[in-house]
Amino acid sequence: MKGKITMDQIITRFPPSPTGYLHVGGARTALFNWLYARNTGGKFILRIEDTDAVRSTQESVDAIFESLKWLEIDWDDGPYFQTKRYDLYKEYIQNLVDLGHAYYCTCTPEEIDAMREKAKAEGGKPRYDGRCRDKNLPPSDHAVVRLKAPPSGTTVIEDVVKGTIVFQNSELDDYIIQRSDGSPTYNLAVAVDDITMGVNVVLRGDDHVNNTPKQMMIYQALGIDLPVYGHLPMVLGSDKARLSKRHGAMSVSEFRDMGILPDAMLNYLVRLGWSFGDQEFFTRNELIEKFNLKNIGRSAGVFDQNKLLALNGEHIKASNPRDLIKPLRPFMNQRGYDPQDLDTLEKAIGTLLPRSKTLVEMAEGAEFYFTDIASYDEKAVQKCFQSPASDILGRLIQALEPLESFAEADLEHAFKGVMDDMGIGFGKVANPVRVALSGKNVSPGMFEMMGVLGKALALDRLKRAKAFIDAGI
RNA sequence: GGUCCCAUCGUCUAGGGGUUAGGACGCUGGCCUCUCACGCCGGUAACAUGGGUUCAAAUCCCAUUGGGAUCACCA
Repeated sequence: MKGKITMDQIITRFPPSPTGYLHVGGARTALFNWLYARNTGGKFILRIEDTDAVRSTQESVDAIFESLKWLEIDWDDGPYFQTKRYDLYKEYIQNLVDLGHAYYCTCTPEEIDAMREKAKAEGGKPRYDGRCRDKNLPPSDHAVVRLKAPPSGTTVIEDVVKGTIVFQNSELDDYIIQRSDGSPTYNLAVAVDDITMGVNVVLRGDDHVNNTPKQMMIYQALGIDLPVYGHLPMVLGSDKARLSKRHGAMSVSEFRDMGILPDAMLNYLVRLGWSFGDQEFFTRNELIEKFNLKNIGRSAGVFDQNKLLALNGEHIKASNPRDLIKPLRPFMNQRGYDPQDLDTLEKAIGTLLPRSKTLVEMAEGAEFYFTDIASYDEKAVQKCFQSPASDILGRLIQALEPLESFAEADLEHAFKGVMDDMGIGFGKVANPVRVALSGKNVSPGMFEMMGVLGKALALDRLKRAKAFIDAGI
């Protein structure tokens, strides 16, 4: 433990178990805890729950760190690893035994199974019957340690999101806190960690509701104040079933690879289960400022990728082009180009801001600015390189050639001249030019594009297009 | 099955005794327009059901139904 715990400081934590990548549900849990800590000026702890030796992997640990870093969810303390804290757990377990709140149990798994079968057959609940509870057994090789659960009464969670939840203690049995190999079980480790780390607000998925009374019993046995609990509703797939692979993308890294902005991801995730009136769009700072526990919803939500994409488009639109250069870079590289002229790149991004829902789309849309046009889109050729196109391009080249500036007003003047000479509208001129410059019939605005390309490149492409058309005739 | 949780448009949600039940995504009609977008204006679509309480219920209570979670020497 570092530092002293001040009771008025909120301390939250995110405790993933490293048995896979970070999925969106986990990311949302992390986000809520992080936001609450940031909102209150509290502390956010990262703890890796790696006590499952079989399923925990270093790759998963790395993947979780990487995803959190990408989301820019930073932690003030940790990462702690439970496997490095076994001495501490042992100490607490011993203490519970000494206090008479836990005991050694030598029942074999077979005996336990028989117990459960018998209980079931009699219509009762499959649970441990407490036969070692009062035997006062000493530690031995294959003994486990069980917590003495109160046999009657109730355990009540005052849940900040769900309200009061009451459990009958008669439903709970003396659960194992130390395995026969001496390792601590999940509920023990969590309680000890939360206690020793000073965690006073626990926000977690509501799949943990049934664990909560078990952990509360440890606090109560030790006479320690309970943290505030809040159980977040689950994130579901489109069929309202728990999110899984068949629902498509669900890991945070997949969304990164789709060209989602971290801030958009956060914005989407937080709105899935939290609201602030009618507001849909939030910057990261707004989220920190406005987040609260009060507005967390109680019902599970379906993950809607469409809405994420729409929100991502809004975040892109609201971005400063300069800030997009870095995140966009890998997507451009993936397409095989790597612009070095940052001013031009910034301008190019500016033209694509309102027409990109993802960075993938943006990298695709920006490609023609920085790479030669290998071939013209076939449909665009058929539609826009017909009859007067060559003539139009020829006249425009002549009008453009003497220009010193490619400012919008000058370009407009040049276009106007061609339109007047030929007695045609802007559209007639613009369409062949668009294909000549971008290779496609979908592009940013004419003058925007020419401004980014610059005179030399633009003229070169117009000439090449004219030659292409003339050769085809 | 036991226990626990949940229930407003297809989806995310606002509203929480008296509202034309609001917004967003999606879908859709139109406007703008050099293409595609963006933007703007409009449309579509919801209080799960049944009982109470009340002058009045989407809102409070109960039940039903439906969905989800969990019942390990996993976390």
